[in-house]
Amino acid sequence: MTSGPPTLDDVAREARVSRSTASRAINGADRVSPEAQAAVEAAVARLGFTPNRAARSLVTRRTDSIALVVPEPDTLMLTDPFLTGVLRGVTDGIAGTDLQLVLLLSRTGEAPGRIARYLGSGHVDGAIIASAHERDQLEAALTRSHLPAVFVGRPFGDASGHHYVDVDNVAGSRLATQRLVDRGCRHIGTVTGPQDMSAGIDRLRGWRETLRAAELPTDAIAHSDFTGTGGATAAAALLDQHPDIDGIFAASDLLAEGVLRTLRSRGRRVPEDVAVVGFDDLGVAQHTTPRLTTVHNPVVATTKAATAALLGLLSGAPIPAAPQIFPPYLVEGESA
Amino acid sequence: MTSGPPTLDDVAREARVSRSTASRAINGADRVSPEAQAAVEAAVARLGFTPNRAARSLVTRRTDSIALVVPEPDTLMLTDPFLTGVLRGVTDGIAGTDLQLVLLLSRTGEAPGRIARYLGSGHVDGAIIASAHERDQLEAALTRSHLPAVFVGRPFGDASGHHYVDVDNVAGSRLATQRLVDRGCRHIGTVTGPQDMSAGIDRLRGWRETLRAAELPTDAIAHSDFTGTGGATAAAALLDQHPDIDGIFAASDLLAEGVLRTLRSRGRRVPEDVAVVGFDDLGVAQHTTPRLTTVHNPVVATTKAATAALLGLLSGAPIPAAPQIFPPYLVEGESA
DNA sequence: CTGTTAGCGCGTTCAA
DNA sequence: TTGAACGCGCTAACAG
Repeated sequence: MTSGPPTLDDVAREARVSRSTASRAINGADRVSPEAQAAVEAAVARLGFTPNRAARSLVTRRTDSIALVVPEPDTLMLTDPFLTGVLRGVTDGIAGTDLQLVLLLSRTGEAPGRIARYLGSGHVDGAIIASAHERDQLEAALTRSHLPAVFVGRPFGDASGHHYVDVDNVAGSRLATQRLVDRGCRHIGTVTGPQDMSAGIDRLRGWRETLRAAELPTDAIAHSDFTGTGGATAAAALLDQHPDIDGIFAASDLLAEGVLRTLRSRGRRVPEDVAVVGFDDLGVAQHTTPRLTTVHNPVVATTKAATAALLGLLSGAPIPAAPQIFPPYLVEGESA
Repeated sequence: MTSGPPTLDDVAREARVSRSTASRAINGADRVSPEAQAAVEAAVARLGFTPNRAARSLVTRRTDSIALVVPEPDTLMLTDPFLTGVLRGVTDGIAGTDLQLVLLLSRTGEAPGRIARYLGSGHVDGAIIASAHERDQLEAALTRSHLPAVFVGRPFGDASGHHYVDVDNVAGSRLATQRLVDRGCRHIGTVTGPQDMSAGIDRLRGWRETLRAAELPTDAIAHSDFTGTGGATAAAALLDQHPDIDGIFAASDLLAEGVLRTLRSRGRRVPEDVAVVGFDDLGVAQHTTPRLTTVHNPVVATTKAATAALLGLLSGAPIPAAPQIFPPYLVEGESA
C-alpha cells in the first residue's frame, strides 16, 4: 500500500515470474522466453518501474554516472562560450545511455585536491576533464586511481598516459597568422592566452612558426588571460611598443574583441590600418564590429568525441591510445 | 588483499570497534565515546575510507544528489551568461555539503517528458529548475511526484504551489524605462524577450507601466527572442515604423547589443539620437560600444538562494512558501 | 555507550 | 528457461 516506488519484486509479482526472470528480462539477457519477456515489459510499463540505481550500483559495482570537470570562469563571460560548447558536447555524447552527468565546477581559490579526491572515491565510473588549466594534482590523482578519463584539450605537462581530444591549436594559429601575412601585413603582433594552458602555448607557437617561415619579425608579443579586458590592455601595450603594427593575431575571440575596442579608441581602422584575426568562433566573432575573421574551434565536436572515447573505455573497448586531433578552419569576417 | 576500496568493515576492524560504532562515529551521532571517535577517525584517515554512496542510499532512501535543469542555449552565446551564473550559484550553494550535482540539459527538440520522467524516478532528492521556458509537463510532473524543487525565475503559468526565487523583473524594467524618461526621451520603444517566459512578459510590463505613468506612447513594441541577431532585426523594424524613436529599452543585454549594432549601421548616435538601456549586466554590457547602461540581474545570488531554499526543503525545514524576490538596480553606462 | 541483527533493492551464481 | 539463495556496503532498530 504505502510502498513507495515499485520494486523489481512488484514487477515480478505482476508479471507472474520470479524476480530473477524479471531482472533478466529488464537487462536484456538472452535466456528469457518471449512470453516472460512480454509479461515483464507489460508489468514494467503498467507499474512505471524504474530500477533503483543505488541497489543496482551496489551489486554491479558501477555507478552509471560520469563526472564532467570544468573550470570556473574567471569572470562571467570569460570562458562561457567554451563552457556551453562542452556542456552540449557531453550531453549529446551520453544521449541514449542511462549515464548520469555529475558536474564538478573547479573553484579557483579552493582547497586543491577536492576534485581529485572526489574522482578517486569511486563515486563515478569515469570523467571528462575540460579543465584547461594546469592541475598536477588532478592528473596525478587520475593516473593513480586508474579512473577512466578523457581530457578535452591536451593536458598541460606530460600528456602521455592520458587520453585526450583536441583541436589542432598550432595549425589553427598558423592559419590565422598566414591570413595576415597573405593580406600583406609586415609587422604582425599577437595577444597570447595564458601560458599555463596548452591552448595558450600552442597558439603562440603557430604564430611564431608562421612568421619565421615568412621571415617577418616575431617581437610583438603581449601576454594576457583569456578575457576581453585583458585583450584590450594587451593591445594597448602592443601599440605603444610597436606603433607600426599592421596585424594582430589574438589567441581567442574574447581577446580579439578587446583588441578591436582598443584599436577603435585609438582611431586605427580595421582592417585597413590593422588587421585582426581571432580564434574560437564560438559566437563572439559574429557580434563584433567589424565582424571578426577567426579560426573555428569545434568544441562541441571535440567534446562529443571525448565523451565517445570515455564510453569506449567504460565498455572495455580496445583503447586507441593516440589522441584525436580535430582540424580547425578559417572563418571569413571583415577584420582581416 | 585484492579488496578494492576500503569498506566500513575495514575501518571498524582497524579501529577495533564494531561496524555500527564506526558508522555512528562517521555520521556524527552523539553516542560515541571520545576514544572510539578518535580511533575511527584515525582509521578512516589511514585507510582513505569514503562511504559507498550506493550502499548508503539504499538504506537511507536518499540519493544525496540534486538535479539542475537548465535550458540548452538556442545559440551558442545566447543564454550563456545566464547559464554560467546559474552554475556558479548552485555550486556555491551546495559547497560544504556532500551533495552531488546532476546536470540535466534540456534539449530543444527532444521528446518532451524525458526530464520529467527522470525527476520522477527517484534518482535525485530534489531539483533546481533554471529552465525559463514554458514546460507544462515539467511543472505538472513536479507537483505530481512531490519532488522538492525550486525554480530560478518565476515558473510560467500558475506559479502557486511552486517555490521560486527571482529578480523583480517588473521593477527592473521600470528602472530602465524611467531612466530613459528622465533623460528626456519622448518616444520610447522596446525590444521584448520571448513572451513564453515570465522574464519576457514582466519586462515588457514594466516598460508599459512606466510609459503610461509618464503619459508617453506605448506603441513602439518589437518582439524578439533573446539573441543579439533578434535584437538587431527588431530594432530595424522599430526604426522603420517609428522613425522618431529616441529611446529603446531592450529586455536583455544580448538584445541591446543587437540594437546598438542596428543603430550604428543606420547612423544614429547613441545616446544623443537614441538612448538605449538593457537588462542583465552579466558581462555583455561592459563590452559593447558605447558601454551599455543596464539593469543588474543578480543571477548568482538568486540561484544561490534557490539552492539554499532547496537544502531547506530537503532538511525538512519549515518551508517559507513565499517566493524570494531580489531587487535589481541600474548600472551606469554610456548608452543612456 | 556499544555490538548484534536485519534488511534496503538488485544482479547473479547454482540447481533444477 | 526458470527460481531460490546469497551478498554488495551501509544504517537503524534493538538489546545489552
